[in-house]
Amino acid sequence: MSTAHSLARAVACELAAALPSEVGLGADDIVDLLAKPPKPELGDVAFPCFKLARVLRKAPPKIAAELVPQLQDALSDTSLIAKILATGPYLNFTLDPGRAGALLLPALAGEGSAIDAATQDERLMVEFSQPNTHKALHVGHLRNMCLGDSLVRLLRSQGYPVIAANYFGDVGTHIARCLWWYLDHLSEEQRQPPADNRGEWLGKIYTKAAMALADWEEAGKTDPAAAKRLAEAKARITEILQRLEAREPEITKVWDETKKWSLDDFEEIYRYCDIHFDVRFYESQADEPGLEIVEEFLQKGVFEVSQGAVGIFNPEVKHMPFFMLRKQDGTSLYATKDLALAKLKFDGHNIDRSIYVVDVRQSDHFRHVFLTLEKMGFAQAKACQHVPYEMVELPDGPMGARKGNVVLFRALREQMTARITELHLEKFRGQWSDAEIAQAAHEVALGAIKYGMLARDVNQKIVFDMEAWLDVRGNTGPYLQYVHARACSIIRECAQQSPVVRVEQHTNAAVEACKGLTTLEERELRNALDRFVSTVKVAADELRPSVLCTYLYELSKQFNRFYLACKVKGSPEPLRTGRILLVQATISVLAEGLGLLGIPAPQRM
RNA sequence: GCACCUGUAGCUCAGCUGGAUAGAGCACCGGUCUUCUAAACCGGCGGCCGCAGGUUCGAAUCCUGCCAGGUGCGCCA
Repeated sequence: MSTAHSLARAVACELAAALPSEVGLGADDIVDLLAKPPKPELGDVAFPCFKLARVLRKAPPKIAAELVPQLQDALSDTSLIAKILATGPYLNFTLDPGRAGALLLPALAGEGSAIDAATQDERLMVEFSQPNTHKALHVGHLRNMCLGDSLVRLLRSQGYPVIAANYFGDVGTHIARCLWWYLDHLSEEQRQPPADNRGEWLGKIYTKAAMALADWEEAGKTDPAAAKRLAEAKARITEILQRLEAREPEITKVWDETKKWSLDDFEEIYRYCDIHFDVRFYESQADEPGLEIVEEFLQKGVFEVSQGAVGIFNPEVKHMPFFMLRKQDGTSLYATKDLALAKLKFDGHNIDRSIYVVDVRQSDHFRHVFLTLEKMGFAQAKACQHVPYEMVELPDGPMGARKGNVVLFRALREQMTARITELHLEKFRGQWSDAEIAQAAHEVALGAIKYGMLARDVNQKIVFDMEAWLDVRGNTGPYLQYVHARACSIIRECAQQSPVVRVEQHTNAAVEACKGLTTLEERELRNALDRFVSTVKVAADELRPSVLCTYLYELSKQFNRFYLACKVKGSPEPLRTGRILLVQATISVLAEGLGLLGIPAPQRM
């Protein structure tokens, strides 16, 4: 935290110098202790005296009361702290609006990032999305995409070199099932894909296959004919799978073609969502290398044979110590490929830390993977991290093809865009071009979807209720975007009235401009802005974008209060310039904060 | 059975490295647009923070036990 514009840090530095030496607290300790007073009337920054009680051997309220005159004497004339008030066990500081504003606001309002993190040496890879080809993307996949993408952005903001990686599931029984239905149950004509969204179209074929199998499974319990049909289907699927694994030319051609439909569709969706990958891995690449690894470490005695299968015994996972890596029939598993993938990451991309964004149900799996990699001798294994997140469900329970309640991504996108356009953008028709309206609808829809996916903490389930998601009032992405658009509008309007001058940090002009920012709304907005940089750091360190969501929502709420209470346009100078600084700082922080969530910040909406 | 997660307002959730009267959104009731975007703002209603113990000057927050729900647990991915 080397932020040259943090009010909290500046206050902490002053306190570290001014507090009696026996207290023994440095600026770093004090920054962590500083809090927000429950009511802004009390002050801008609070310092709790509980920690001093032990050293000074007095009751905290007494310490607070006694420190007031001491601090007042010790602080310089140019101190940021204008007023000190002891309230019970707390010292509450009110900052000098001119000096505080001049320190913080021009630095945020200016061009470039508000975060000045040093470049980190540790090279990271974040693996996320991992969709299966031949299946359609639904709202469940969306959570993973949004989370992974935001983590990439957050970690990069902290100076880490980050490789964003995807890992496509292009082999396995689900492919065989899809191709079974595609080849055996569709006519030549029915096998012709549509012009667009071919991946989704293919996914629906997979769903048909999965549902048919489930139905026959159910019916087969009582109906011998259905049981026979099921057995035949299973045999056929196994045959397809074996031919796929043997890379027989005829079936491989179908596989390549259909796979491309899925991949093209995924890429279109990633573009729409502004999600980017530096590296793309495929399960089909990890298949054989995985089996080679198994053989190698079986020879080395790290892996062992158990009931005909090969695996490793990890007693650290008490309830299920055996981790299978090769089936009895000699074929590979998900786990087998994960070992090969890890080797590919470590050796091929020279990374120090590998982050896996995968749902919480895989927690045991990844414990095993990391333990196994460690025993195989990979130094990076200790720095592997699984980011488990809870599932997305629907009001009637978990999504499932059998239940037929899957909400596909494209349906959500279309409904969201239509609703936003109809409710909020039609009023601009004629005034804006159709393309501009479509662009705004796209950006706001993305805001609603991504914020909805990120605002909840990772260990909470998300219950996806379409109607609730289409409501873009209150604590939603569009609320934050709206604040950004309104703030931009203020600047446009002000610039039309008279030039908006640029004010530099720490200058007399800045102090003069900020002197008048004394109302509750102005002070609270400024204080909220001051928390941005430290909040981003917490969100990145804890791999929790939801922390940033909560912050940005509070900031936005604060801005709306300011917006109503304090007119910018038409205010007398230098107050106008001061308020413009507040507005510009809010624009910068919101744009950067939303950017870290992968959400666009429209200039108008 | 074992492991992990969750339980806070009618609903959906913040807050959890202990600290000032427990906060939002939605829903419901009532106010605010001739001046910078009402996708907004303000007020009201609404809480044994799952239950019971313990630690502490102080517990929604830490510890223990219990209850309820979810998820995972060898040849699927």
